[in-house]
Amino acid sequence: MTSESTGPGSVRPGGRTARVRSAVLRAAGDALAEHGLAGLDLADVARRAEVGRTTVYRRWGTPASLVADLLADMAEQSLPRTESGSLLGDLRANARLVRRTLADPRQGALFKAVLAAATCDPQTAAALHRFYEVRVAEWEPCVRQAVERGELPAATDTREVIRAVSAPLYYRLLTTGDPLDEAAADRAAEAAAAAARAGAFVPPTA
Amino acid sequence: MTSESTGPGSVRPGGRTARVRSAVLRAAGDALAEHGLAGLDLADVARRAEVGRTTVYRRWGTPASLVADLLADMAEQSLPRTESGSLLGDLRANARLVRRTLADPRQGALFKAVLAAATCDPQTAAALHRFYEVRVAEWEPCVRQAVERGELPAATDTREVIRAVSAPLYYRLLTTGDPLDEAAADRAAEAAAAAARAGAFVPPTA
DNA sequence: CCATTAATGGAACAGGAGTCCCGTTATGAC
DNA sequence: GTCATAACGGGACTCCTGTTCCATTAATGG
Repeated sequence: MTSESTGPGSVRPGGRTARVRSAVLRAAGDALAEHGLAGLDLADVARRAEVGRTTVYRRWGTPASLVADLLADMAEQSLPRTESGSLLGDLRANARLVRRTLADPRQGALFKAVLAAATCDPQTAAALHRFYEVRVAEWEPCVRQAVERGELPAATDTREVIRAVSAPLYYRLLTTGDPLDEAAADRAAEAAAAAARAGAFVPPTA
Repeated sequence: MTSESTGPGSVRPGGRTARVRSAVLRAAGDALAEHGLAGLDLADVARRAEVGRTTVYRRWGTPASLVADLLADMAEQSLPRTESGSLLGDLRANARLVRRTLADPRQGALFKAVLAAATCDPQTAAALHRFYEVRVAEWEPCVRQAVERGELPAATDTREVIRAVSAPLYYRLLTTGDPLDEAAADRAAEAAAAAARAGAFVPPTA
């Protein structure tokens, strides 16, 4: 154990290896969206990806590890952020983007499955946390601008405002059967903006 | 198929059968809290409950079905609701109760596992929805009273206000590694109250 | 282009999850 | 108390998940 053991795919990451990873991640996403986490069978993923079972077991080993890699891949694909000039406009754009994603049959199911996977394994949870840190950091500037414009209290926890927009949408996705319509997204944005203006996201003086 | 097939436990639900169900549900809760959904092995549950494997497979069949039954059981155990006289006070009490539950190592892990299970199976999801319907209905009156007192707009969607309190806590539980402290609970209550006062939960005139 | 060897994929193997069969236990009706 | 049978529990069996071994393929360095 003089040198850390480098897993398969790290020494020759080009060509075939990259192709295999791509195919497997795509297949894993499909499988998760279709059958959920419980139905995530590595043998099935290998079949879908037209890759040897052995390869999948060797490189990822467990469903949790595969999902963690999938999350790392998802974190890299960032969506463009629009700017509307007003806090409510920006938050609404964010809320609608999140809603569209969660309401989409494939993406919504995928996110549910990924959240489920994160509850089962610490490493997957860490990957999920990174994913949302990236997403929140992308949108946080629009709240910061609102603070600079004087729309919000100076000490506002800007990241928490962004999270407050997503929270009701995710909560609805998981705990009710109600559809995620655009009205829900707009309500989430309005509620977050109103709460922020009222100073609900100003930490109690440290 | 003249009469609907009644599953085991429905004809003689007393004595031993009830004891078995109780022991199995307790064991399932323990297993879920310890290993999460992925580690929920019916054979292991049977061992913990000191019950025959066959019995567990026959009566519940799948992990999802077992979790659904566990949820039905959890929905029956209701927690007492306190009344403080003000909207913010009531919402804060609710937020702190939810926080305590989710921050508790066993209960928190159990809720995460149950949410994960609901993403895998429609029946489990339905049981989860019922569970939260019951919980929301229990607390909704305190918002209704605030409306009657004139603290909130008349057309406020009272149930949505209660959900707005829980949402950020669940969102944090799942998507960040941050601890669920009391400050987070109070902030959730304040944000929901502020948003409600601002009319964010008044449906756009139908 | 050639050589080295990382990475893949098929096949055989092992272990465990889930099912079936049937004898045993104890519930509920009388 | 007694009876009929619902429900339980042990053990054998099957199938499938995950592992190991080794031959084949193709990425990288020269």
